[in-house]
Amino acid sequence: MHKTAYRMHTCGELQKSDVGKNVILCGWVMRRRDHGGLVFVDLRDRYGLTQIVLDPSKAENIKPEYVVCVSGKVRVRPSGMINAKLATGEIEVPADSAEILSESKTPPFEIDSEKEVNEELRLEYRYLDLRRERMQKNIILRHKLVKFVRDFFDKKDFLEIETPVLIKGTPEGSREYIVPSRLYPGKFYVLPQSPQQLKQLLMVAGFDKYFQIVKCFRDEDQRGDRQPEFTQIDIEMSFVDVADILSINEELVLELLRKFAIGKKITTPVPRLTWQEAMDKYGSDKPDLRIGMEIFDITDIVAGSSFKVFSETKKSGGFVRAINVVGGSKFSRKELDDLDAMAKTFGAGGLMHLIIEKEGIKSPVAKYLNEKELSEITKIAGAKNGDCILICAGNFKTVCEALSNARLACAAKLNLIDKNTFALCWITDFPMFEINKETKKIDSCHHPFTAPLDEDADLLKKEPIKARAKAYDLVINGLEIASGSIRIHDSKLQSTIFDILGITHEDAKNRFGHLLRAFEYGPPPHGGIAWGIDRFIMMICDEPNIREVIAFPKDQKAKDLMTGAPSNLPDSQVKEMHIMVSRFA
RNA sequence: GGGGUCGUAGCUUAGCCCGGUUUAAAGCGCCACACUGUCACUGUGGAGAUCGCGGGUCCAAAUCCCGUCGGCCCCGCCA
Repeated sequence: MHKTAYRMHTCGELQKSDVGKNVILCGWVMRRRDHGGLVFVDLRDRYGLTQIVLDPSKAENIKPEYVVCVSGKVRVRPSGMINAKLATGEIEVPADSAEILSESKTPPFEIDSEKEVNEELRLEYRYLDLRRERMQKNIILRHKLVKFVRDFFDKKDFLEIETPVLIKGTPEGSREYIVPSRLYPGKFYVLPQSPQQLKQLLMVAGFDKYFQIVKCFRDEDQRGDRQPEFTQIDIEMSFVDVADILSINEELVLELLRKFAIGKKITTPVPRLTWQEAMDKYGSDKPDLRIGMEIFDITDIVAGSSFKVFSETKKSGGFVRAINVVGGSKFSRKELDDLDAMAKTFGAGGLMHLIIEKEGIKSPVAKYLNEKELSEITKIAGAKNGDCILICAGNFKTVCEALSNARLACAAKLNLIDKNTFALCWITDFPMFEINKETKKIDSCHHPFTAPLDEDADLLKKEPIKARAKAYDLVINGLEIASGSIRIHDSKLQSTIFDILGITHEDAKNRFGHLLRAFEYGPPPHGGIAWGIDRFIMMICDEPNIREVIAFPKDQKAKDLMTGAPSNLPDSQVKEMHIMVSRFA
């Protein structure tokens, strides 16, 4: 006989208006409250909880996490028994029948608990972890958010186009996951770090507005906000310049935040800082604008100081910069030492402090600075009693890194970060190039197809290192959320860039031949951007890492604790791929 | 590749500094019994841990030392 195990309602929907209906509910047993003469069971599915009332004879074997199908007639709870905490708290279902569809072992951790569980265990039993409220909420929000993004672009005439996952390796930037070819001995596909070149080819093809919710892969070490596979909202548009890309993405991010980050403050309008401004003011290209505490420059003020550390800095082309920590005078000696030590890890000589007190300025370096210098510094700092000025001297990069991190550390110590605010900004005009620390050669900051600012075209020949790019990042609360650029569509300009990067004609042909050839056939001006959607969702869910918003994430060593990947394969299978594996005992 | 941190019943932790009243403790969960209105039900009873693993010091090690494995965080790396 066919069982009537088909549910008619979810566990989250029954209301007072459903009283009297015969219903069938299916779900997992969340809790069992056994009173001897009657038994309450909270039945759970992803929609919610419904209280089932059972005669003891029907509840005998029903235990937590069993899958049960219950039929009965919805009734109002007796007066005084309404549970206001439950969406279905006004009603209950007395069970005419309760069929166990599936039994369950006692789970390794409690599903019904907010309490933190060892993450290793959670990942090993991810399917159970995903039953818990926290993960259900995050995964459901993720779906809704991605759906919203698709609808947003669909309304604006964008096409979502799938690009291949097995592609040609073009060694550049991050390490690629490689896939050996069975049909072509010794050859490999790689998994995309991003569909960068493919989406540019889609522009050549005339699909002038493209987006894709797409998996990307990077074989690099993990972080709390980095997984080996992650998802991007990939966007590319033709006949656009920087402003067009920023404006449509700004519209999207604001709509998303308003819809999904309910009750949070959003700082609008969204400021646009050039890279230079961001570095000067915050020492970082991803500043957290929930914090003030801007950096100021005192290089010239102390250029003539008797304090050599300061005066020599100017001579050697460096900078002396500082932040004013409001209320920083309460820092202990140890806290100041820690800040100093941290600055040293970024290559700074140290972090000097001036503590502003009623009686005057207390500082180990005060005696080296004359009154005029001190008063000018406190004036430019806007420092008052109880503040602490932190000063760093060194080259541009060192000073920026040291002060940027000091700024964040001080804000955290003094609890200055408003958790209920989303502070957005665009960072634009990134440098085109940087000097590679190891090879000392010129590298692209973004990628070699990034267009320079129109006004910097001349610099490419004279001083390429000073050229700025049509590249931009969307930053929220100090996290890089999206990054993109306008691309080069002019082959002469592209050759110039390759020359600067030391990429020979031959090299370029080998690696990017497909793109360069395509660009011989009428490439439109185009540009785009890619969002790290995991990070964005993590921020909206107020989670500390992206694993909390990914159904089946890898651990920090890129292992899948649930399935055991990566794993050995049978020798025969490996052999077929024409690769040799060294297996040292 | 480097630095930090954590590892004690099924889970979450205490104990570790300062070795010995520890038969390794508690809450949750689990098992059994009782209970007709609970909703984190309650009450009574019970089972459950060679303290990540290996070695060392000591009369004595969860506790001190060395090594090792694993998780997490950070640096490097991530065009």
